[in-house]
Amino acid sequence: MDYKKYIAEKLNIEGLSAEETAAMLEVPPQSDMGDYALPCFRLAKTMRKAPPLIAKELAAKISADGVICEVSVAGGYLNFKIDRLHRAEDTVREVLEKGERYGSSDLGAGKTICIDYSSINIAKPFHIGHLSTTVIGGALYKILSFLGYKAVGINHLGDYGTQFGKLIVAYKRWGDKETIEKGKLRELMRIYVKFHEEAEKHPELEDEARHYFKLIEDGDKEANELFAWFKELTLKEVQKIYDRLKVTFDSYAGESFYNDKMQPVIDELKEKGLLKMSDGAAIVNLEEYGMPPCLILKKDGSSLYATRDMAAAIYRKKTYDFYKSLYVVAYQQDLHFKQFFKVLELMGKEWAKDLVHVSYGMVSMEDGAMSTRTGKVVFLEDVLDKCVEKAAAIIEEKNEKLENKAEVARQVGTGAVIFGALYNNKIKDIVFSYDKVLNFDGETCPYVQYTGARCNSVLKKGGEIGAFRAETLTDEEYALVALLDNFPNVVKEAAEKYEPSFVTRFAVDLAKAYNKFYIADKIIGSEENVKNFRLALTKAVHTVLKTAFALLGIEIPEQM
RNA sequence: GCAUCCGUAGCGCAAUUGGAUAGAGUGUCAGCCUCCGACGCUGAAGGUUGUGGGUUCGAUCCCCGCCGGGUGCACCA
Repeated sequence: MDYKKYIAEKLNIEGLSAEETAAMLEVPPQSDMGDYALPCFRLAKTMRKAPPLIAKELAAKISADGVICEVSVAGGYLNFKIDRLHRAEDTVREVLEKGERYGSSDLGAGKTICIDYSSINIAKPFHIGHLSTTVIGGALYKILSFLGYKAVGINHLGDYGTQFGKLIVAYKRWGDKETIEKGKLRELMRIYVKFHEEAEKHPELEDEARHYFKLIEDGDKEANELFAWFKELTLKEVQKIYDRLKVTFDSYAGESFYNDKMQPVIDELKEKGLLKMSDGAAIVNLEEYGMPPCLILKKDGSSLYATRDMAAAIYRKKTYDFYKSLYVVAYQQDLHFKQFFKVLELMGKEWAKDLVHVSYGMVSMEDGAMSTRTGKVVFLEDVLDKCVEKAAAIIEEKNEKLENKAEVARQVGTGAVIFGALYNNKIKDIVFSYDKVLNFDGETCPYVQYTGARCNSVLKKGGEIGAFRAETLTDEEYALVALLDNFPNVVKEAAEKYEPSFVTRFAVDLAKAYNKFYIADKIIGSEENVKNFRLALTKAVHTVLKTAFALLGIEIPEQM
């Protein structure tokens, strides 16, 4: 139940709606102060009274009922204690009733949100640099869907550019069909790297590459067949990774898709007098807004990144009529997004305000940046495999009699990789190291999974959950109740801030609280009513842990 | 140089959009399995929130300066 709203309605503060009052309520830092608090300092200005006096007057308006059991004034704070038994029963019942839908809502009903994420390049390996965008986007997709939005997942493929000319040259010189079918993206990368090495010594290779790229554009049969083959090969390979990460897409419209959709944008820019010539290139001047100019056309008349992104934004608005359109792209491109958002605004697209760059930190390696050109990359596939291997080794050591060992190792190992990318605020940089992802100690994915398995074990041993009433509550039990009650808010905030880590942190907090409870309070073997309540609580925790992790794309094994 | 982001315990991080005594983890040290799963739990130690000002009843959070670091800034995406 929404206690904030309940309190707000009771308070009925003059000049404030119940929603506004509810938004002012917060949870005190120590639980003995109360369950909710209203800081009265902000009211002091409009009410022209000292905060403690306001608190005192408001307190007089509220009398204890079956829900609020105590109201107290502490300085400028008005503290509320909720009837814990009421909250416990109410919350646990609600979770059990709603099951895996607990925390969901229809908040976004009728609204579409486009999410551009992962956006891999054709013929290039899926490396750890793609991990963040893929799992952040994937989690946002699930979180927004959970809240009733219609999410549209878009994989804006990098399927256009001279690199494909390079690849054809490389293939003709050093590649062969059989080896590539076998070695897949790694083999394509090998010949791509070789191209760059050779081009150092023989610059004429670059011209040849440009020539082949032109052939692709001109519709040359052989060049396009090769290109289509590269594309097919890539998508097939990459799909395996997406399946492992539980990430899905609704559209794969990439760069090449917008080739014929840029000219109207350029025409419109001209028409609106926004396009200026500068050093032979066509630009939109953004000096007025404190930004360098946005490049629209090169000297040779060909289009650029920003042009394509504008065409894509316009296409998406037309096709999906989005409420918001998100771009899950690393912060290196902050300026680029600011620029083309601004240009669209200048074009009079009022919906430009609904475009959001969901910026996140970059992944680097301990010895510097990654580069496909030099072949200095860590394949995501290898990371996943190594983590699964490590998980298998730990299972062998700690629980060798476990059934489905391989399946559990897959769940634990894969989860650890996703968890690692979604644990911290997304803006934080990540320095990749195998030691860190393979470290399973402390507040980690296996900790939460272990807790889930522990719940499952208790439930199995405890048998059927009979009728219960919350008659007494330990601090540990109440801490769990408060967390469970707050889960819907956590999901909402994660969606508002586009921050999946809120959900990850919540799962860890809930697991921690359950383990404390488990050690402190006996479940099976307690008096019947207490046992039933604690089993119900366990079931609720298990359910919410699974839901939270499912929103991130992580599974919780039944046993581990 | 200009713009922008970041700086919190030895380390990597959190902090309810400006709120009450800044929190967990890891590492170190000391404990807990004849009792529902020890991949668990308890305790100790660890802080001038980079720094100097300002705004405010109140600042880790907002503003200004400085220091340190990341990223971006014209025909790549």
